[in-house]
Amino acid sequence: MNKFIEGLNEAQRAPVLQKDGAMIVIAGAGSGKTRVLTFRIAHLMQQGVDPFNILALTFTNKAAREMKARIAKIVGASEAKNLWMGTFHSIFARLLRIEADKLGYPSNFTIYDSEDSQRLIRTIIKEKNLDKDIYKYKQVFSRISSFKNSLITVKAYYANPDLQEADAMAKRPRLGEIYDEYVKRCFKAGAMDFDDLLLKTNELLTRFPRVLAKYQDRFRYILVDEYQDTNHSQYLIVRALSDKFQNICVVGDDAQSIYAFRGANINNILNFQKDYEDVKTYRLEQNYRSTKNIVNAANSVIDKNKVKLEKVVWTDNDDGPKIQVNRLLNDGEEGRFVASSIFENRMNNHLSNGDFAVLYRTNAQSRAIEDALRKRDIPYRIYGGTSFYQRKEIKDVLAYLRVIVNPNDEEALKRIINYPARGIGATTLDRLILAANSYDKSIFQIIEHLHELNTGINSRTRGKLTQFATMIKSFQVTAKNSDAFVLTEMVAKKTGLVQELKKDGTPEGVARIENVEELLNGLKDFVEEQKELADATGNISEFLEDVALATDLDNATDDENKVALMTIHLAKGLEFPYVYIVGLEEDLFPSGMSMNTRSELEEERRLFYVALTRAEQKAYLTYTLSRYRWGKLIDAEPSRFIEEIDEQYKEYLMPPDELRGNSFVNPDLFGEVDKSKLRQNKPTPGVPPPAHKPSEEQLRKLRKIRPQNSQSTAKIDKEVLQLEVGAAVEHLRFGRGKVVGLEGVGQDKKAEINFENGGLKKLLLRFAKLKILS
DNA sequence: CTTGGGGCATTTTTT
DNA sequence: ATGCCCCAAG
Repeated sequence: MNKFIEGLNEAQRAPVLQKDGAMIVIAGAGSGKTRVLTFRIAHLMQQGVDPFNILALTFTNKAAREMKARIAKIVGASEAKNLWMGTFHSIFARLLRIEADKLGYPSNFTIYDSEDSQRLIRTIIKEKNLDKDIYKYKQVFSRISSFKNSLITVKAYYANPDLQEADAMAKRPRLGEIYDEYVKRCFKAGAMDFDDLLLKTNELLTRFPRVLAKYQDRFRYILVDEYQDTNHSQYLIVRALSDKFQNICVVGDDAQSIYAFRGANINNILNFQKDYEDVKTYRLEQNYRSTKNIVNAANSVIDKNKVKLEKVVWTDNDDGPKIQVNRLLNDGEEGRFVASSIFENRMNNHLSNGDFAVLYRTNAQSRAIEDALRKRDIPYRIYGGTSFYQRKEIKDVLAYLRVIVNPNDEEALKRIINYPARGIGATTLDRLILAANSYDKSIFQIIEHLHELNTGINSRTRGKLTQFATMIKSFQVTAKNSDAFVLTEMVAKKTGLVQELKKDGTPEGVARIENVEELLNGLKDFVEEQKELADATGNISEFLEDVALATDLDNATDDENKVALMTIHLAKGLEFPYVYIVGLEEDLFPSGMSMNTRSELEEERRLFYVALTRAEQKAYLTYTLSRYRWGKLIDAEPSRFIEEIDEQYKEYLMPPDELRGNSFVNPDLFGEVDKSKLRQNKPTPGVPPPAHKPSEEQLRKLRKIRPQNSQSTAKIDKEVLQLEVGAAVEHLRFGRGKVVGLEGVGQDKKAEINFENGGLKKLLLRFAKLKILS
């Protein structure tokens, strides 16, 4: 038997060794499901399964990347690179590009993000002269999105009186019309929204049996991670593709299903046994991640849910400290408490910033935490929120690129046609859209044929429009002849975009310019990376696709060693030694929007379960007495979830003495209530007294069970950055080579390397995974 | 056609 | 507190 398989426990080994058939792995939090997946794939390949025949669907691109890297270590990089592994969205975007023509789409179709979709819906509502207070574009969008996720096309919508009635009841009888127009406009623009990537895949597989057969044959072994968070559309794709060989392995944890709001259907996992013949069920119940206190506390909470699969998560790890509940005056104090606590823990326990995470229910909560950390000079990184690629200035640059790739992209065109201002105002745009609608052409096509059409646009403006089109066309020529970086640099200069930002002069304006520069840096990296790939073209549409489907998390570098701030949703799948869960207040967590039905509340509880189980060593919960929300200070009540933790696993802690009298602690606050809670919290017989600080021995043990991920690579990175001219190195793809030159500093440091068979290459050290030989 | 100011709604989570 | 939309003036 292979060495790597020996390292697995019995429960983990079984699904790795079962080669064929349908199986479900119900994997408790921290039970090593990623290992099972990676080893299963590696093992399949070692048994002679062609990587080409394996499809693995993960929840984030980052997870896919990491898994692929681990597989590469076992079976070799050249083999691993043929695996199809990624998120549903990115995998099927790739597949759709190949098959796009069958659906009448160009292969370079644009991917609309939610902002694009919402803007389009807004314009449609406006065009139809509907009351925007009744037809709220966000609500319309989410309704359309949920239709698509359930495979309800416009036709299906009109065939279903119930749906129409529901919309009529909501005073939106014309919703179907908006849906219809939205779909048509996307098609005309050569654009797919996020939901289309799944919906159109389904359409493709249903309408074209030969295409289905091709991919069924191709993907003989299918693995799906985080199966509990798949929606109906994803479910159908998986079913269709796996139907022929039925070699399907799904992994998930019903207790961690937290995406119902975007259409995830928990029944997919609950009913899996019924969907395939002879399904083997495996359970991973031993948790390797967290202390007993954390595992038990989480169990005691999730126990309150009715809908769940039978499963008992347990651990052999130490008890660890109890979960500490802290009450603060307001959100400002909460932030200061978290910052101080991190500071103390870091000092006392020899931890680094990267060992801490602060998790919250809503993105808006990050502000207070951020302020406090900044004041204490604690480095942090916020994940999610308005991510880099969603910033206005970035989206503007990207919009130019999108128009260059696909001039029919209506949303991108509207963004830039008059930015920077070039005398093409709202009136002109309205006329263009009107003409586009009546001639059934895209706006760009109208501009190209202005002189033949009657648009009512005066000749002066027509000239400006033609000038604009000429500029775009010249960029298209550049795009053909140069790489994405060169093109973007030219766009930034020639359009006057950068000048526009420079005019501004405010600190925000300066930051925007810096962001554009960062985008250019990113592009340079991208181009460099692409050059490493033999088959890649380094072209701009690949970059745009990456950008459209990348999440903030995907771009995170592991080695930056900062306190992580993120929503609990984003934290799924991650782990940290110390975790602070803040804002545990009724109406906030559980969210006021999710307390109407039992199932919504259960999802909130699962979310809390996910939050708790991120912690390896210690979890802190905080709540406040009042908090700023929508500009007003409002009273808050402690969350029910705090109470739901079994008493023996938590403590209501007074702030340590040395923190008393600090501005953030009002001693009066820790009065009667807390004492009474402390009384309730007497140690139960048989339960060891709480350890407030883990002993060195405990810490050592706890550290030992952590998967060693970032450490080794971080180390390599540092070594690589200290490369000197003349050093012998080895590259994954190019083989051995010698460093002949160096340039740049820090993150941008590059090495010129003469490879024995690859020739002379310039590589960004940060990206090129070099092994140093001498 | 552009700019600027005032009024108004807005906060749940995301590929 | 912030960001978006609309309207009026230049």
